[in-house]
Amino acid sequence: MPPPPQAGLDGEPQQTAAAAQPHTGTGAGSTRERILDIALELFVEQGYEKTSLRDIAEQLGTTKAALYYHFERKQDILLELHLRLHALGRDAFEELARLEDGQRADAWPALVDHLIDQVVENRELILMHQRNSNALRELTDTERHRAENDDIEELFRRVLQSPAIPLEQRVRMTCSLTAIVGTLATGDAIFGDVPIEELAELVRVAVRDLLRVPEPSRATSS
Amino acid sequence: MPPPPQAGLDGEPQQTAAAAQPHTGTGAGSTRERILDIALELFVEQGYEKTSLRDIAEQLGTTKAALYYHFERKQDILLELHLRLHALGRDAFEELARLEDGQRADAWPALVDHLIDQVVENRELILMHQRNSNALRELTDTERHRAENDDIEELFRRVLQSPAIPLEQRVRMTCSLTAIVGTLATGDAIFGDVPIEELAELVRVAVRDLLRVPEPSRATSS
DNA sequence: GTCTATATTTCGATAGAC
DNA sequence: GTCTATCGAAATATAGAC
Repeated sequence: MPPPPQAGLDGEPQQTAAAAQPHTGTGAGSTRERILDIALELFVEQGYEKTSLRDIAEQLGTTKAALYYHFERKQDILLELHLRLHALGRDAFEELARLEDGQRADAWPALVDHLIDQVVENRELILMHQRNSNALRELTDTERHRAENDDIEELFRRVLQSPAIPLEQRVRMTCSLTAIVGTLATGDAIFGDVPIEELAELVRVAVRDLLRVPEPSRATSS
Repeated sequence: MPPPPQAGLDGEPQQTAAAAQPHTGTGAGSTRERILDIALELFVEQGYEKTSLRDIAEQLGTTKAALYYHFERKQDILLELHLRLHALGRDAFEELARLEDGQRADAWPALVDHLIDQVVENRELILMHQRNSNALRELTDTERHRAENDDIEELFRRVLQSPAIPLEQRVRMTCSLTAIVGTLATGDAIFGDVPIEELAELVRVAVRDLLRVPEPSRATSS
């Protein structure tokens, strides 16, 4: 039974396409990148599920259907943002591998320093990650291809589970990571008036105590 | 134009109601409480948005419509779970108020001890909170009535913003909170084989270093 | 208190013109 | 590459019998 071919309304109002701005063809600020930037912002503000493709298209100044030229599915947008996060951790990858291999826990502080910088520079991406952990999880369920030995979280987990490192130290490492991410990424609500660099430095010093890193003028009494 | 009153299918298959178990009438294990317990579990596993009322009803052994006798809207289930979390923090409320009032940062370690216990005892509730922060946020937007001066998070924020406490100390406090919640609530994936009490004790000791709490056998060299 | 059946809405995704 | 128009599949919520 075909539905009434009545034109005009669908319950889903199509935009009048009034705010279409011109844009460069293909480059760093390509439409694809703009979609990702807008999606990142909306996913942080409203969450992945509550952000409809219509929301994204509206801010972009186009229509829902146009998005499907750039991304096959909505999930692919989220996947692409997830890959941005992975790209970030690539640098830390070698250090992590060294840790996993040589088991030298003294390399950890350097890694922490690096991590703090990256969290500061990519707060929005981190926020997106922790506010949409559920949506991201079912992403890796679908696309297990890339996200198995590839996932940064999985990599961290493997290091933090390494039996060669004493449990106490591993707990301190985990506390460091959660403190860094939690304080620097979500910190805006609390330390909004403090420059982020100052905040990062304070976290750096605090975490040093957490990891029991001996400072120059401090005796290492067991 | 009325739709065809065709019976049978709606695209939404109704359950055959085969697994209806008997239950006590009204008490601690009432239907309402069972709904909340099931919802808590599902919200942690799948997230709030991905958990349909049909999912909850299925596990309960009833139908979707039955849930509406106990809760007017889906959001009310989430709200009730949020209130459970608030009830937890009520105990810590007085200590927090003392901190806010007297500004004595030395009361903080005791509060941390209390917090660790509560996080351990209510991991699932904490997990639900941090995995559904988006859904919870739009909850407080709607029901601003209860959740203004009432919110635990807001209370913590106020303390952590208190200008009477040095910035460095406030950062260390924030790191402590995020480390405790992050490590103990999410820790299952990493420290699944370690007894939670042992883990809690290790976190307790580590956080003590983070807060620079002088231990008995340790000199306080600035 | 729980059921069946249906209303209502919104969303992701597609088809085909331009 | 973007548009209009529409499909089909969910989901929330309601109505009314039992």
